[in-house]
Amino acid sequence: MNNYVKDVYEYILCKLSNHICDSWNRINLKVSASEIYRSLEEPPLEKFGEIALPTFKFLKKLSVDYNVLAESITTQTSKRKPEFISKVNVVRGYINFFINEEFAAKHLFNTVSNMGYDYGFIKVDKPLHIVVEHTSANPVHPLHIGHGRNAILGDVISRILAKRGHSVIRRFYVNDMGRQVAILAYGCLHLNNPLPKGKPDHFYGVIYSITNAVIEIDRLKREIEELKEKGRFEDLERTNNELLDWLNVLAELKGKEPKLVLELIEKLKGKEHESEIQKIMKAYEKRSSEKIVKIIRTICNNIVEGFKETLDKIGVEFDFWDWESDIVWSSIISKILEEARKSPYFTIHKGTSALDFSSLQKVSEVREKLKLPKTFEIPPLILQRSDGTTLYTMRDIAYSIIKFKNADKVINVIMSEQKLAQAQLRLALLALGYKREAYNLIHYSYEIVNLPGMRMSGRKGRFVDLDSLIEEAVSRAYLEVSKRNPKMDEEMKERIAKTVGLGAIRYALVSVSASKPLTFIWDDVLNFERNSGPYIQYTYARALNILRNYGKEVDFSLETLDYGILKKPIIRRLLILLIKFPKVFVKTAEELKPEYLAEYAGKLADTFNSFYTMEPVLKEPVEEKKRTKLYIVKTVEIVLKNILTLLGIEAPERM
RNA sequence: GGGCCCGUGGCCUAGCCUGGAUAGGGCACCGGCCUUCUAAGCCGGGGGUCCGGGGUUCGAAUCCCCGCGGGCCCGCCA
Repeated sequence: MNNYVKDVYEYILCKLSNHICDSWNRINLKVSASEIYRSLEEPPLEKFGEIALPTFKFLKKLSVDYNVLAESITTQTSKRKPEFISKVNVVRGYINFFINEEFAAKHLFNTVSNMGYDYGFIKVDKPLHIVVEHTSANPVHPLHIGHGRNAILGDVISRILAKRGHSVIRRFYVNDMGRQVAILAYGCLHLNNPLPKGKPDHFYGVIYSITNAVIEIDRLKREIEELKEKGRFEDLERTNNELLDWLNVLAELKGKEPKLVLELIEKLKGKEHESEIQKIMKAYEKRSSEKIVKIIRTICNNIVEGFKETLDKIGVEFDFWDWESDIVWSSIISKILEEARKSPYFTIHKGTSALDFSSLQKVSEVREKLKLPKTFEIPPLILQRSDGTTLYTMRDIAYSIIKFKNADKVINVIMSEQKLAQAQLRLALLALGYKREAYNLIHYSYEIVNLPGMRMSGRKGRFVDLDSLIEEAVSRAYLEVSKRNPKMDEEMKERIAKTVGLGAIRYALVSVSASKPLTFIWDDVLNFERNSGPYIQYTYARALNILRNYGKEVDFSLETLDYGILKKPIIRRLLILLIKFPKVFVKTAEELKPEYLAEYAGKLADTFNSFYTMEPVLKEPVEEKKRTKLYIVKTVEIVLKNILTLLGIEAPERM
């Protein structure tokens, strides 16, 4: 067979819809095949078969008795014997269908034999150029698990979209113009711009945290004085608590870096932090001080190198590293400001230029297309400070336009608390006449990662950094590997430990819906048992092991197979799962929900592991049965490998 | 004050958009299975007001309304 169907399950659903449609038409019931197709669902229990048609909505619509509907199908099915259905049963308002195993298996094996490791990767008809911007952490401290969630999500959706046939570009936005970078530079300047020791993001991260804490403490102390003077005691308690929290932060830092903390406290004493920081920011933006430009660029470059090292460890790569400063220093900002002034939505808000969305956001088409909150009033967007320097959103508008240069669609992977800002960005683009950009900018939002009982905070230096997480994951995996394979050589052990540790992290971060807040618990993230990355990897290694021991290539020739054993429940279950993989992939890619893949992989692994204990493959005495089983095993191996590839998890040769 | 997200056995989670049959899993707990392709596994067991209350429906974890609890956002911060 040279012809093959890429999606066997889909093929069966279509054929079945037509069959039902035809059966009903014969007794003059007019329902379209597509309406039937849409009603088909999966029964909750195995004894109900694989495909179910609830008849409830048709009873009313056709004003016909349930028995008439059911009987027409059972009669037609037994008369015409469609090859893809083996059984129909009618239960409590449902018409249930059992897929013919032989039909499914023949098509599946033929498809897999043709597609190999492309099985399941159904391509879109019209591939797009898609930009995925993700991670984009401020270059002031090491990446933590929050960034890890962002990076893994961004990376995985990029991989999925690419396999779906799109061309994907991954970009990292280096936010070097923000206040946080200025604070770090401020600290470094007072330490006489030290050379980084160790990993640069960690080195600078400490300086940043201390400097920031000192500044916050001084600010809060001043605020408390003012509140006391004004007699606003109701605000005093809150501010006091905030101060205490920052004092704790500083104490925590002092525990780790006593010398540095004391030095910075000493050097920053009595300084006007705020105006100094403003000066740094302005100097950097206007490039008025060569020294500042050089220092900030050097610091950020070093930190970005640190990011790259970390991201490289978890297999995350970027095509472009876009520096915010490059955008500001280019002519694009002034061009956009000019466009803004010509825009009908331009306004002067509190003495500076802004965009006013009050009329625009009332257009319901705009609300819908930009996915704005239904009734929320979006405030005017201020474009620049009164001193003429740019604001973040202004730079973000420019960056968005740049990202759209050769792209049909841009996906920003950004945490959910930026939802309003992202909605504002889309509105701004529309207001400036960038309609295509506004309508095709997608905010892929995810919830934050918390520590148990504590909010993770980069600014407060309270976080589990990715490097430690990776190290811990790999060392835990190493213990497991050596326990199980005491005789294995050291190099192999370490390689497997790395594969397993990283697999655990990736799977843990991607298997929970992005919309759910994630509480970071070491033992959960580094779980190596069921429902984990290592579990999927282990299952893969087991399947591969059978194929390795078999010693020959599985050729998928459809002669000399035993289709009878496909009736065994465990094998049947595997077969049905395997034909569903293309559908799962398409759904995952269309909805950008990698957790679907994780869930499917878990189910497939469970089923395969049961099969593994119940149905020995290589010891199967009957050659035809053995071949059939081997085809199933080979297909499982391919599907698991394909899923691991999509999730960016390495598929280990052995474990 | 307004907006967004989340709430499912002790803990974590799927299902919710697109209503359908006995709410799937995992961790932890209890009991079995390694002379047979890797026990990171398999088989079995106990444990549930799907946050609460109304409504729509033949039918609600799912849709609508009103609450409750948790998180986040509403800056000339980023």
